[in-house]
Amino acid sequence: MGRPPCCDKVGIKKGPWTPEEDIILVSYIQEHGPGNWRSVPTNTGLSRCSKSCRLRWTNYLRPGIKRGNFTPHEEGMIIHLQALLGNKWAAIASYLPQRTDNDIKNYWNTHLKKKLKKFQAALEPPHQASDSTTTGQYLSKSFNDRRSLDISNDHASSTRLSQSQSSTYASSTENISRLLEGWMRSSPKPLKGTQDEELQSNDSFENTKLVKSASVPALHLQLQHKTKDEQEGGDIVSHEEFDSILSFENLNNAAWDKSTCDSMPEKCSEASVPDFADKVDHDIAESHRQKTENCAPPLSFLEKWLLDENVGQGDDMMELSPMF
DNA sequence: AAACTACTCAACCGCTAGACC
DNA sequence: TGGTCTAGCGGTTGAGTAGTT
Repeated sequence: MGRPPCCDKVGIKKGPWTPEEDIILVSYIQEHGPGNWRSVPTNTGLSRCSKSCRLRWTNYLRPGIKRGNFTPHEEGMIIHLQALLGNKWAAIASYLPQRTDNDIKNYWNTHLKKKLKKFQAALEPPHQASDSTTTGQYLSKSFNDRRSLDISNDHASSTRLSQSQSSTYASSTENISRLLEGWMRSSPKPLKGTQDEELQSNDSFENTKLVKSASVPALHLQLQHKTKDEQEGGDIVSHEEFDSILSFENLNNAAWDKSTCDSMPEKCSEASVPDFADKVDHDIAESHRQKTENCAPPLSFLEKWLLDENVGQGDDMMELSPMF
C-alpha cells in the first residue's frame, strides 16, 4: 500500500512550464497569496499538480529570486555552509534568501563540487587522493594546508566564467515579465504601482513566511550536532577554518548583512545573536555579531549595503523591495 | 555542417515531518 | 491516538544547449 499520489496523474501536464501557465499561476498567487496549493490547479484551471505549482512558484516565479551568476561571496557561503550543514539545501538557502534551495543544490552539484574536488586534487599527492565526497573533508584538508591555492581567485574566475555564460534564467524571466506586462495592461484588475512592486510586496509576504519557517531552529540543532561531532573528533570545520571562511576577501560584511539581515531580521536582533553564539561556535558568532551590529538602523545598513554592492558588483544588484 | 559529448538546470519523484481531524 | 493529507525537502532525471571532433 503506497502513498497515494498528490494528484490524479491522468490529464496532468508535465514538463517545462509555458509563459502562459506562469502568468496564470503568478496572477492567482498575486490575488490569493501563496499557500493552499492543492486548490491552485482547480482554481486556476492549470493542468498541473499542486506540487508542480508550488515548485514552480518557489523555485522560479517567486519574486526576489536572484538567478544565475553566483557571486564569490555566495560561493563562499555555500561552500562553508555545506561543510557545516551537509546537504541541507533548504537550511543553506535560508542564509541566501535570494537563492532557492534548488538553485543552490544545482550550483553545488555542477560547479562547486567539481571545483572543490579539483582543489583537493591539487593539494594532495595522487596516492592520498581518496574518493571522499564530503565537502567537510575537502575543506578541512584544503584549509589546513596553508600552501593552498588562492580560492578567492578561483571564485573570481568561476564568476567570470558564469557571467560569460548566457542565462536561460534571465531570458525566461524577461519573457515572463514581458508577458506579465501585457497581461497587466489587459487585466481589468485595479493594481497599485508597477508589476514589480506588486510582486515585491508579495515577496515581503513570502519572505516573512520564509523567515518564520526558515530553518533557524533546525540550523541550531544541526550546528549543535555538528559541533558535537567536532568534539568527538569529527573532521568538519575548525574555528580557524571558519574564520577563513568569513575572512574571504570577497565575503565582505555587506555580503553577510545583505543575505541575513535583509530578510531575516530576527537574526539581527541582539537576543538572537548570543543564542546563536551558544549553539554554533564562538568565533562564528563573534564574527556574526560584529557584522550584524550594523543592522540596528535598517536604513543606514541598507545604504551601506547599497554602497558596497554598487562598488563591488553593481551589475549584479537585485531590485529592492519598495517596502524600503 | 553534422555527429557526438559534456554540461546545465528546471522539473519530477519519493520520502518525511507536522498539522489536522 | 492513529490515520490522512499537505508542504517541504533532497536526490535524480532528462531536455536543451554549448562545446568539441
